[in-house]
Amino acid sequence: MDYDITKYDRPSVAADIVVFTVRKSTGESYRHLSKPVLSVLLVKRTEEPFINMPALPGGFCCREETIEETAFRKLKEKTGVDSPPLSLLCNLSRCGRDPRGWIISCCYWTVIDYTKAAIGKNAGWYEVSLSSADDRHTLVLTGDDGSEYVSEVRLNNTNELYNQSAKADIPKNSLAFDHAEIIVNAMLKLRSSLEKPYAAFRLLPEKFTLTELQQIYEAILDRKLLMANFRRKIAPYVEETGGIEGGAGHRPSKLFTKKAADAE
Amino acid sequence: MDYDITKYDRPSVAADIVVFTVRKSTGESYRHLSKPVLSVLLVKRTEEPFINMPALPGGFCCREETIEETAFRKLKEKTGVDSPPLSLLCNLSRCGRDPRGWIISCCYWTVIDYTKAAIGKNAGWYEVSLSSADDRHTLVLTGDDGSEYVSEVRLNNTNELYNQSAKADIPKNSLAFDHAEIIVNAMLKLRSSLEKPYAAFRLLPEKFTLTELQQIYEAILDRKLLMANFRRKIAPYVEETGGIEGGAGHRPSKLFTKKAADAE
DNA sequence: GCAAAAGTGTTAACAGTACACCCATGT
DNA sequence: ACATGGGTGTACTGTTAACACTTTTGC
Repeated sequence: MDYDITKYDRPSVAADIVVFTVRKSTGESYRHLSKPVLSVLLVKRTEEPFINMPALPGGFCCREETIEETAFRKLKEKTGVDSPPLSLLCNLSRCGRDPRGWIISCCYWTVIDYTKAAIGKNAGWYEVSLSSADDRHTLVLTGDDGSEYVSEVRLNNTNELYNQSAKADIPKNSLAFDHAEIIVNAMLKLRSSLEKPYAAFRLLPEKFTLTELQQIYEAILDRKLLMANFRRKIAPYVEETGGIEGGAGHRPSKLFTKKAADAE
Repeated sequence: MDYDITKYDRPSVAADIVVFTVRKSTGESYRHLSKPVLSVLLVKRTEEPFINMPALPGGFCCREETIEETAFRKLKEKTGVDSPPLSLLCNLSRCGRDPRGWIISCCYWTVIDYTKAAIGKNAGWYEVSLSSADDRHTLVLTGDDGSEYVSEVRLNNTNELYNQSAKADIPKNSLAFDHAEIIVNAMLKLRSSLEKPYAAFRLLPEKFTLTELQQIYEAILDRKLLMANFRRKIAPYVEETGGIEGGAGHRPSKLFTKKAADAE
C-alpha cells in the first residue's frame, strides 16, 4: 500500500467512443416511407499503426480532466455535439493491443442526432449490420462510398469481460485495433437499452410520429415490430401534442413528445 | 493523432474491487434457521491518506498485466480466491479524488464464497445495509467488532455516470476515498444481476437446498420472498440431485444443483 | 375507388403475485 | 401431537404477441 506514484511505470489512458445514429436512407418516394439505417461514426486513421483503416473516435486523457471529459472533448472535435450522455462499455488493457506502447482504452457508447452533428474531416457514418449465432458475431460496416469492412467477433457468454485474445493479424478490410469487438458489444448494449425509449428520443426532434419512433427501434433491433404492440409498449413514455403531420399520400400522423413527468 | 506516449503526463491506474459474500449469521439453534447477511470485504488502511479507515481492496496496475489481472492479483492477496468472474462497475477519474496525485480507479464487483476464502491481515467482512429513497442512499457497514460506518450517497438517475463531485471532508466514521458510492452502485448492480441466479450459485456448494438459495436472494435484496413464487422463478436454472438433507426438526429438503444445460 | 399508412380492438399465452393448503420430520 | 419448515396448487393480475379490423388521406 506504500506507493510513490513517481516510482512506477504508468500507462497512457485513452477514451474511445462508439457513436450511433439512425439515418434516413436514400430512395424516398411517393407513398413509400424511407427505411432508416443504424450507423456508427468512424474516423479514417491518418497514421501508423493501421493507417487508412477506420477506427473509433477517441483520444488520450490529459491531466485535470476526467475520462468522460476526454470523451466529450473528442466528440466535440469530431461531431460538434456537446456532451451527450455517455454509457461505460468496457476497459481494454491487454498488453500489446496497441503497438505504440502501454495504452489502456476506456470505451463508452452514445447516440446522437446526425442532423445536428457537423462531422469533421476524415470522419464518416458507416452503416452497421450485425448477424449473430450464439457467441459468434459478424459485423459489416459500409461507408457512404460503398467500401465494406467485415469483422468476425467472438464474445464470451457473459459479455462482461473481454477475453482480449491476441490479434496476430487484423485483415486489411477490417477495423483498426480491437475496435470491431467494441462496436459489437456496444450494439448489444444499445439494443438492450431500448427496453426504455430514452436513447431513441435522442434521435428525434421535439415532436415526432410514433411511426418514426418505431422505425428507429426497427433499425436498431434489425427486425419488424407490430405496430399495435409497439404503441402499447411506449405509450407510458409519450404524450400527444395535438399537432398532426399531413401531406403524405395517406392518413396523417399525430405528433407526440416524450412525457416530461416520467423521470429519465 | 500524432502521439508520442513519452511526451505527455500519464495517470496511475488502479483496480478496486467490491467483493460481496453472504454469511450465515450467528444464533443458529434447533428448529430455527439462521439468517444469512450480505457482507462486503474491506481493508483497513495502514497509511495516509484516510489512515485507519476501511477501503475497498485494490491496487495499482503494472506493465504486462490487464486491469482485470491486477484485480485478480489483489484479490488473491486479500482472499486467497483465484480469478472469480469480475464485472465492470465504473471508472473514477475526477481530479483530486486521491490526494496522492493523478490516479484513475477502475472498479469491478464480484461475489465469492466466504467459506472458501482465507482473508488476509487488516481485511474483514462488513455487514452491508442499504436504505434508499429516490436517488438518495444511506449505506451502513458494520464490522465484526461492532464498529459502524455510515455514508450518505447520491447517485444520478441513470446510474451510468458518476457526478464525481468534490468531497471536501469525508467524515471519520465513513469510508476512505469515494468508496462508499462505489459500494452503493455495486449493490444496485448485484441486485439487478439476481434476475438470473448465477451470482447466487457462486455462494453455494455444489449441492444446495432451494431454501438456502432463497435466503441468499433475501439477504441481497433485503426483503422476504414467497417460497412458491421463488421456486417457479428459479426452476429453469436448477435440477434435482436425488439427495435429501435431513436431521432438522422438520421435513427434509431436496438437494439441487445448477442446471448444466442452461448456458451461463 | 384504391393504395398506403395510421390507428384500435380482441384474443390467447405467459409471467408475476398472493394466498391457501398439504407433507414430512424430530422432539 | 405439534411446531417447523418443505413443497404444491390455484386464482387473479398485468404484460406480451399475434392478428383482424377500421380510419384517413392523396392520387
